Amino acid sequence: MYGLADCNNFFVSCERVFAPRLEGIPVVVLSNNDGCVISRSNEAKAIGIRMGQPLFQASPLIRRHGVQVLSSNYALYSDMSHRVMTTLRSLVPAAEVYSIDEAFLDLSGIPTGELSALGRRIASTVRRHTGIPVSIGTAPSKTLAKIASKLCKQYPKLHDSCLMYRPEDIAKVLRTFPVQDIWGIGRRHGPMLRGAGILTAGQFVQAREEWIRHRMGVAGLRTWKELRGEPCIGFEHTPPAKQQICTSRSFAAEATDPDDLRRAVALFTAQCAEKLRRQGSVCSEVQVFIATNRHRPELPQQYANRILSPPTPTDSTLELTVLAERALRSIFTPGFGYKKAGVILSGIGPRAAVQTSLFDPSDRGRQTRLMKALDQVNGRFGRHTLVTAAQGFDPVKTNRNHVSPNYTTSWDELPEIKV
DNA sequence: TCTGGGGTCCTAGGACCC
DNA sequence: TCTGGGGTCCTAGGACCC
Repeated sequence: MYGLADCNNFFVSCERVFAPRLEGIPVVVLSNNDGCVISRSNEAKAIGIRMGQPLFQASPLIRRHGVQVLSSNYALYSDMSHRVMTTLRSLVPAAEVYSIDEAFLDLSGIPTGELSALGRRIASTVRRHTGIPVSIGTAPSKTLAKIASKLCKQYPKLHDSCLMYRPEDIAKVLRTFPVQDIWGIGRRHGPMLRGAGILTAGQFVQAREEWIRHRMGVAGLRTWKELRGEPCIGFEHTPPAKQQICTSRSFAAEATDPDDLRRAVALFTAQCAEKLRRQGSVCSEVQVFIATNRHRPELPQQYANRILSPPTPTDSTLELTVLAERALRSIFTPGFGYKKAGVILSGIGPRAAVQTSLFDPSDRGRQTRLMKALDQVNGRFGRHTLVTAAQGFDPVKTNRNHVSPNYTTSWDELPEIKV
C-alpha cells in the first residue's frame, strides 16, 4: 500500500503558522517577481481566483474581497517542508519526498485494518508538530493514493485521511472523479479524452488497453493500469541525482545594461554550482540563456542561448562563472531589453568518477578545498556572505513587494514583539 | 503597466554503423 | 524495372509533474 501526504494550500499554510491574522480570510501567495498566483487559501479559491492566474488579472477580485497578497518566501517554505518531512519519517517505515509539499509513504507490512487510523494519526501529528494541515491518501497504487488525498479536502468528515482499498470503493470513487484531475493526465490528454467522450476516471479505466497505448503512449498506459489497482510506479527509497540543474529569474524591469546581466548570470551560476556540489556531482556543460519580454510583442524579441564546456567536468563556481560570462558575452545583443535570464548545468555525473585531462590547467585539489570553504562559510553565516566578485552584492532587482519575514531561518528579521 | 521556476520521461526522425 | 536488414546514438519537441 502507498500513502500520499499532501500539505493543504502549502505556501499559504506556512504563512498562517506565523501570522494567525491570516486565518479565515482569503490569502494568496505569488510566484517569483510577484507575477502569478501559485497558492490560495480555501477562501481565495471560493471567490474564484485561479491557480497560475497573473496578479494583474486577479486584482479586481483581490480588491473587492480584501484578499491578503504575499510574495513567495522560499526560505520559509523549504524550512517548513523539512519539518513536515522529518515528522512523516518518524511515523512510517519510509517516506519519498516528491515535491516541496508532498511525500509518498511506504506502508508495506502494516495490516490493512490499521491503515485508516494510521492516516489520521499522521495528519494530526504533522499538524501538532508543524502547524501545517495535511491530507493523507492511502491506496494500492500511487495514482490512486493521489486521488484519495484529494478526497480528504472535499469531505471534512474523513478527518484528513482517506483509505481506498476495496475494489467496489475504488470503483465508486472513480465513477465521479474528473478525468483531467488524474495524476499523469495533463492539459493535452485531458481535452483529448473529453473529446473522445471520456469524462471520468471510471470511463477511463473502461477504455480499451490498445486504444490508451495508441493515443497516450506508455505513460498513459501506466496511469491506466495504476487506476485499475496494478502499481506500476515504484517507491523510490533514494532520490536519484539531478541530471540537469537550472537557476533562472524574471526581472522587475527589462535589463539593457550588460553589467546587470553579467551580475545576474554570475549569481545564477553560483547557485547552480552550489546545488551541484550538494548532490556530489560535476557537470560538463554550462548553458546561459537570455530572453526578452514575450508579453510585449511590440518590442524587439530575442531568445538566445549558448552552451560551453569546461576542459574537465567540474563543480567549481569559479570555473563555471568564467564560462558563463563568456557564453553571455557571445549572445548579448545591444538594443534588446532582457526580461529573463538563466543558467543550466548539464552533462552531470558523479564527482568520484571524473576523468581528468592530461593537459588540465587547473589545480583540482585546490579548487575543491576552496569550494568546500565557500560552502561552509555560507552555510554558517548565511547564503550570500561570501560571493564571487562577478556577482557583486547588489543583485538585479526582481519584484518582491509583499514578502513576509524569514520567521524560521533568520532571527534578525523577526518583527519586534511588544511585551 | 503587470504574465514563475525547476524538473523528468517518451517518441519520432535523422545520422550513422555494418 | 528491380534498390536489404538490423542496429545505435543523438536531438528536438512534446507530454507530464509540482
